[in-house]
Amino acid sequence: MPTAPDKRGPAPTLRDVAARADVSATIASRVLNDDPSVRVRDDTRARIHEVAQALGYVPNGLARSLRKSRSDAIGLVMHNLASPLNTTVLEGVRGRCADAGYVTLVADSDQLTVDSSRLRTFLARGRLDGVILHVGYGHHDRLIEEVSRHLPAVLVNADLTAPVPAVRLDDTAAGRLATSHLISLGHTDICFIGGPEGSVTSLGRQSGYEAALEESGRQPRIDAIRAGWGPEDGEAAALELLRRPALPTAIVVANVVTASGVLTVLRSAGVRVPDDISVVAIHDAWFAKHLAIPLTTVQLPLFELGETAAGLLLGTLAGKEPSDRVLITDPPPHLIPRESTAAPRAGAR
Amino acid sequence: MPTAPDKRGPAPTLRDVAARADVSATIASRVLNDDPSVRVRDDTRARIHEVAQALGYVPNGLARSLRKSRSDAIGLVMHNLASPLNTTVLEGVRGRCADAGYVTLVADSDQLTVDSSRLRTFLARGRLDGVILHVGYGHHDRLIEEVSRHLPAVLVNADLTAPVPAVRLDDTAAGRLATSHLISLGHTDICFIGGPEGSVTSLGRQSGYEAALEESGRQPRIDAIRAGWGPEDGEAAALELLRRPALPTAIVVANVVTASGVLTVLRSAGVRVPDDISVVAIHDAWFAKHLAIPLTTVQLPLFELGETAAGLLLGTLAGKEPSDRVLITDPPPHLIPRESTAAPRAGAR
DNA sequence: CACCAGTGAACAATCGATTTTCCAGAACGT
DNA sequence: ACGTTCTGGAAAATCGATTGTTCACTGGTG
Repeated sequence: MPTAPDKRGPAPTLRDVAARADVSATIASRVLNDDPSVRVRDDTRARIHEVAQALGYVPNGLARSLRKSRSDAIGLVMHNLASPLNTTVLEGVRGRCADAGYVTLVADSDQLTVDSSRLRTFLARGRLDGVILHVGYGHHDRLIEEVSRHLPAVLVNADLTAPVPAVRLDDTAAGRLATSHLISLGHTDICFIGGPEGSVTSLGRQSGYEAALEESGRQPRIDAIRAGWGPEDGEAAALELLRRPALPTAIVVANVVTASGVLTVLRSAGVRVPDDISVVAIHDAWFAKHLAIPLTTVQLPLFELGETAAGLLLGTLAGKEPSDRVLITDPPPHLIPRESTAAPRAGAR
Repeated sequence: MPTAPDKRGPAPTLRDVAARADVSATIASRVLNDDPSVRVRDDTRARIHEVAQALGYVPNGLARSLRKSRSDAIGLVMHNLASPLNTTVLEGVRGRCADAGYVTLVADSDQLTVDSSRLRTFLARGRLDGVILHVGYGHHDRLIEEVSRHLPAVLVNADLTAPVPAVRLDDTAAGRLATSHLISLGHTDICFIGGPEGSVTSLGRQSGYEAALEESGRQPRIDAIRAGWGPEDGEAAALELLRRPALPTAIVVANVVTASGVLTVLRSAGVRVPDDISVVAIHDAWFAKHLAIPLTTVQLPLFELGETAAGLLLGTLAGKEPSDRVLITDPPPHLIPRESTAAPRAGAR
């Protein structure tokens, strides 16, 4: 193992390597980058590699990027990193980018929205080749516009009014699958607990819910509550439900995190799941089986969502003409039955 | 609102601004950076700002960083981003860095370990001013060494043998608090379910557990099981416990995620918590109250852990001499009582 | 002997901003 | 009239790597 160069003191540059190997920087650069268009003697080539190794030479990414005007870095603007659902998307993005030799810079959409100087720092030209925006619902139009004005961008699960390529999950199919699972168990009185107002993903899931009900044909009642994406939103929605004179026999919750809150409130109210009421949620996550009751879920390909978004962006950077919208249908939504769903009790109303 | 410059076509450079404002690049740079050491007429100054605004000038971060040889970016190498505990640390790091005008680059420790070319890309000189390493337990010595050879680094919750400044939580105090909570409820037969072998955080929590038992003086039995950090590790540990002829009356679990699995297995085995057995876990998280039973936890300042690590690194970058180790004692570990702990049943053995 | 091709490598421009050094003209004092 | 001090600003070097162009040899040919 070669002696480690001291951390203090300037790091060796290409010129240092060139000087020690007694060649020009040109040759050193070309040899170290395996430029096929250059002819060098084998011993020269070997000497250069040796010196680079001995000196512990690492090329300066800044200088290289500046010259080539590409940084091999993409930005990921994400809202609510605390949600495991979102980190799954992040992993997908990161995986694909890493495979392509790109590094990923993560920023928080709220911080960026609040403080425009941070947006500046983040966007500082040259640092990023492109951006993936996963900013949740609403109020981020200016951010999207600002970013996409400067850089190639791809939207994830966001509003489609923006003139920016977007990638989405098949929310409608997910909503439909969750609902038809309940219908096939015999439920007809099914409530939908959605996400926040204006969320396109929630609306998509709700339209799947409605479609499934309509297709079932048994005079179903459409019954949707608007909530939010957090566990406390689920708690609030469940409390609202409990204030009604009669409960539905089943609930579709648009999000597994929200559903956590729903289950906990039902438990403390003495409502038994699935005996008194069935619950199914959209999205799977590690904690679904550890909740108040192991929760039946519809798994959506979040990792692939991230991968696809990254792939789209990388394709654009490589010069391909991007499709405007991509709907991820493979793999399709997948039902994971656990203990929170069952047939309605005979005689339940 | 000024017309947006087209995304296509080269972005304006400082020279473009200077030319349009009829000054030299020197002056343009100084004016736009508010350099106090330069004297310019007010109208010149105004003109430069106007032109920059009109052109939508954004300085090139690469060029600037290259010249100043600092990138205002720090790297965060993190293992298991899927854990909400770790994303909390991440948020702390990011918050502190953003306040100081730094952006954060996130990488996955496993990927970096597996593929050294990715390590190269990540470290590419100049791109990063420093690195925070939150790599979990074991097997990352080479990574730590490699990184810290090139850049100022700070370790989070990691092994202390490395000659690198490190920040840790007060694991001992947390283990002690969890255990003495159980002792004060009247438990004497308390089992400890730890993390993976070689994890310093787990060892710290265990030593707190042992200390509390010893201090209680009532001839306690020390009884530790080694598990891991995942929910499935908790499941395995609980199954092991169930194979015993007799259960302890209480369990301290070193991690709330692991505890999720423990609770779920106990539930499906028909063991009632807290009637038959009490469970307390270290670390709080949003899902703790939504588990099979709302879980009593010991909250540790994870966000502050991230902030402190970032602060230490930023201090080093600012030229301060770093302390070797920092133990975070403020805020101290905090018990959050929920429903999973109670006094042992009279007559329980 | 002059010419040409091929080999192996160096020169110099460039990416875009920062920064050290330097300078022309105006104002001022004696 | 002459040196001095401000004012306002420009020239050029620099950060480190990449890359299109050019150049000095050597050996073989006509």
